[in-house]
Amino acid sequence: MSKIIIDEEKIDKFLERGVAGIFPSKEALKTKLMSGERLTIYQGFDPTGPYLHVGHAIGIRALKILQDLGHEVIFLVGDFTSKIGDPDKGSTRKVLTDEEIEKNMSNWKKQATQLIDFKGENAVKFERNNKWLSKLKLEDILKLMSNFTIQQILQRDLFKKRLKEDIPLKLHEIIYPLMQGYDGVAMGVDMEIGGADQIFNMLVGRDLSKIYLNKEKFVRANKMMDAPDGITMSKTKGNGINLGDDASQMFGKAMSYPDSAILNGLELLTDISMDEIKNIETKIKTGENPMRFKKLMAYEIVKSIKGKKEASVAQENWENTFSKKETPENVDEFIVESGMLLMEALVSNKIVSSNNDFRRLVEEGAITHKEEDKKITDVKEVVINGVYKIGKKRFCKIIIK
RNA sequence: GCGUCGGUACUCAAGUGGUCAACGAGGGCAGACUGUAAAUCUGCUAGCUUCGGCUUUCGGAAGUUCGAAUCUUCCCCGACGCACCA
Repeated sequence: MSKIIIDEEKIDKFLERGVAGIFPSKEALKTKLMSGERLTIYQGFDPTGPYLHVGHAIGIRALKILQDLGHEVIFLVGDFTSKIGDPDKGSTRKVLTDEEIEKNMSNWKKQATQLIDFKGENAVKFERNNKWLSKLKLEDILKLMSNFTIQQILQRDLFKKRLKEDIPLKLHEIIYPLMQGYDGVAMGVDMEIGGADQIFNMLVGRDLSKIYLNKEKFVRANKMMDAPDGITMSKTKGNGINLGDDASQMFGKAMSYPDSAILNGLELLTDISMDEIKNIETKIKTGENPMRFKKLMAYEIVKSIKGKKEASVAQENWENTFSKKETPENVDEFIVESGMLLMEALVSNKIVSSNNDFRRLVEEGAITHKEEDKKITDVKEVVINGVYKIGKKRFCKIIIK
């Protein structure tokens, strides 16, 4: 049993920074955290994809604070719930197969290890909710369901929206919040952490904890990593930072965030002090070039995940590539037969998707040979040794066999 | 089971016998401009091409037709409504 540390500064940080809401109240939770009692806290993550991303990192960072304070922290993988899928705005989610879930999960622990400790004296526990949810009988489920009315469940904005817009809403989707809430009951937790989009689900869990365990479950909702103007980072945008990315990729993706995400990113994903962030806000408002601060954000994000050294390298790399337009390090290398057409070489190595794609790029003047500083204009060009640049971001090094 | 409406490229979504590789929007890619971006403007976005064209696509299969994404038949899938549940 590890010792509980009562560090008011850290506790305040946990209660203030990146917080979208605390239930039942910030004050109540503070009293609890100051009491010296060892609490059990968890956040659930549905393995719907192979990577954890920075959105997850926000929660994990919060968990880390609690781990450092000596509390019992559980990293819960929603392997069962992901089979149902947290309802989405547009439609019922695709059901994942067991294989997909296993595959997605396989790297999560490793990725999360970058931010949180699964080893040591006060190790974070890695759990999966399949352990208890798969054992529920219909009887149990009915009992669970009987605690809520349809009216209550339909309070969820998402459900309202789906109904209003006549988008099918299946029965199993509306019990998702109950299952999530049951996780807290099964683990007997004192607190749940989750994204602001999870508030409804987490509050349902609060009710369940009261009903089943007669226990107050605290809820801390994290701010989401969206830019204030609504431009989000996401998989579809291609600029979502995955915890599985290497440092350079992370840096690049962070730099492609809109300016409006800088302050949010600094608050949620770095350890830059809030005073400093306020400062930066003023500076940007008074017309200072935001790029400097975006670089700071990118650096700090990478640092918090990969460490100082890798962050510096990533920054240098990025500056060389984009500011000075040099060739980055670690360019992918491809060995090709001599006499091969450049087109064949690039297509067969899947650097460009088809011959037509290649033709288009040549017409657009998007391909250059770096060493010779020559723009490729002939579709039938034969490959030569060296680095080719395709567009702004793609590089490949060709080595003739 | 009956009925109605649907299934179109990465996504959304037009098209309802030829002018359709298929409008438009989003996304993506590229170029210009910048502070990497974002915003903006421009072009591209099925495959193959000797750049003349050729080939394959509109849930699936078969058919009608000189010609089909568009019509017919059967099948598969979805939504909605109704009925049934002895």
